[in-house]
Amino acid sequence: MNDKDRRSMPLFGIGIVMKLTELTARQIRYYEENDLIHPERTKGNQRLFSFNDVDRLLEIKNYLDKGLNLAGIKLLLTDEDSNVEKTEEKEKALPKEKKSVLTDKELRAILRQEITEANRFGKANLRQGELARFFVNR
DNA sequence: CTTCTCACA
DNA sequence: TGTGAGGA
Repeated sequence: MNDKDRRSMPLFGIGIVMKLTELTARQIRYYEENDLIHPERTKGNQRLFSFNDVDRLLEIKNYLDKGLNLAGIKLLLTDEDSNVEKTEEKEKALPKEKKSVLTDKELRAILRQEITEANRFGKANLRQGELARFFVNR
């Protein structure tokens, strides 16, 4: 068994995750509803989170502090999932003319950069959902 | 006692 | 997001 398997192994209940992430059960469940995390379930329907899930929750909390809404965070976090490859393949399949100027991967990289920058000047410059809207309406 | 879903004076 | 109900 490798590290990758360990990180995705369902190990902790919501109680432990709450302490680890400093988030309320309500928030954690709400983020799951919005597909930002996908914890496994026990036979009794109890959530079981992996190290990856905890890491993601921590990232979500950071982005939230930086003024992003769930929609925006979802777009940024979509990376680590198997979506990148899909997007890149789809991008390659397109004829040059119809290719978007930037791939989703590149766009996300730019957004991260902007967020980091905005963070240096203070999140006041970043209004709620601004980045998400930019992303969606591109 | 903890977690789950659903709903909202 | 919080909170309470009602069940597991």
